[in-house]
Amino acid sequence: MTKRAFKDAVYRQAAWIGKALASPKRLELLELLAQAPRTVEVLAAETEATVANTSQHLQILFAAGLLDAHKGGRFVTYRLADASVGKFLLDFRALSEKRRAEIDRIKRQFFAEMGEVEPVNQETLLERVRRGEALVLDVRPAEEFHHAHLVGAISLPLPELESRLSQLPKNKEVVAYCRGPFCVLAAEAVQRLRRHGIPAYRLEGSVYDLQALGLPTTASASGHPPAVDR
Amino acid sequence: MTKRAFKDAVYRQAAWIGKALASPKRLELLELLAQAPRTVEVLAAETEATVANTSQHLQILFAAGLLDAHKGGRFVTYRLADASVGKFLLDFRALSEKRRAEIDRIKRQFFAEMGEVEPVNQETLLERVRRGEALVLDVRPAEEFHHAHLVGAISLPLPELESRLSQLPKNKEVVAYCRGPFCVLAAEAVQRLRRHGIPAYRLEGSVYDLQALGLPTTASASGHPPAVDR
DNA sequence: CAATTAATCAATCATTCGCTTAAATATTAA
DNA sequence: TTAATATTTAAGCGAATGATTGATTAATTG
Repeated sequence: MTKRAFKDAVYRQAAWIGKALASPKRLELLELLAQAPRTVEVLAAETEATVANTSQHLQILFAAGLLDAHKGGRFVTYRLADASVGKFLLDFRALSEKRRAEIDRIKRQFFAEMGEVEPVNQETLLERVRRGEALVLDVRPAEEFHHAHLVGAISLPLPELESRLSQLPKNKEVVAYCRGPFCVLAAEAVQRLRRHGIPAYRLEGSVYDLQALGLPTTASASGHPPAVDR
Repeated sequence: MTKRAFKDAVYRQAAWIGKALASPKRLELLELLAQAPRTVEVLAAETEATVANTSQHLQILFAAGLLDAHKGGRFVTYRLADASVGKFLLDFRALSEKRRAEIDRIKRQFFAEMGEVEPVNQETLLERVRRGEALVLDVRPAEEFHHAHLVGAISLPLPELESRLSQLPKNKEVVAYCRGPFCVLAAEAVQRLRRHGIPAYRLEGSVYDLQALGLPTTASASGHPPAVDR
């Protein structure tokens, strides 16, 4: 093996990971799977793609080594291969947001259109959460909450929001989070809570972002459920 | 903007970074640039590609936001856009090595073919370096050494190795490092040092890997030169 | 066993990619 | 100004990609 053949071989291997990250749909799939394992059907529905297409993308991610697949009955459940993939995805997203300023523009535009009030400074919001001054809502589907969530957060999936409004304590500021800065669930929750006169704010980070910022979670490591949850 | 349009737009942006990482040649260029800025010509020579092809790859990396370009005279010098890109590359390489076992196989085969003795445990090697028990050689080109290097390391570029052998202290173990685990310079240095009867070992990590492991370097942050060097 | 369901596979097609060769641009040196 | 040098641009080509559609496989249910 020549030096050139060695370098070509090694970088060709690494490029498999790059190729896996080179498609918008695949990145969306990865971010969903970072929250909790899912079946092909569910992933296809959530990303608004056909099942066949989603299956193909999942196979590319699997071939790259980023996913594990497990067949149970008629369903194939895909999940991140290990916690290091989840951790890497946080780094990848951070780099994307830092180096592609366009992302910030798109976010601003979208959330402004949603009628979001001047986005509260995330730092001060975090500080209130740390001090327990705000009621923290996890508005993702219950299964994702179960997989990993912020300690002290209440699970209130979006479809149940209105029907469970009365259970919320009065006169307490509410902070909602979902899957991360590219997820719209929390923004929609805030919109609907405000319609009912509740002072609500959106926290941008996912459980794993917040965990990395030092907030206590039920997950011991990014991407995989904690022992206590099993 | 619908929710779908939002997600599509955001992930399309992030996928630019993925696309940049999806080519073996581009990954090789990035790892070279992580050591020091370079011109197109030099990069083409080092990656054994045509200048036109290299220029095209560099433009893709630039468009993705990973590189800065600076024109001085007739030369265009490319460099990593900022230190966060260098840091990310370490994470990307780590994930690649972890999730694509084939890389380890290729490395073992190549270095075995080079006649490398049973690869010394990197941990024990590092410990000897930390304790100052070994003479640490930086066998990269002088310019890269100047850009950032391990504190205490001696610059001994490969082409000068034989001619400067006599300057090495006798009876001291030698440890050589270069650009990282995919770089062959240190392995070749070790090979040649051993031919001259010098007990030499290869350290896998780059300056930035070693910095992340806590070894003192002249670089304050990954990928960009330290203030002290300017 | 037949029908249903989840997922994959196969064929197709327009698009993009990686690379080559050759021409064009821009800057410096003679 | 001409020549030389560094880089980019343009055109072209085979291979790979992303998506669609329809068929196929495998497991479950009636």
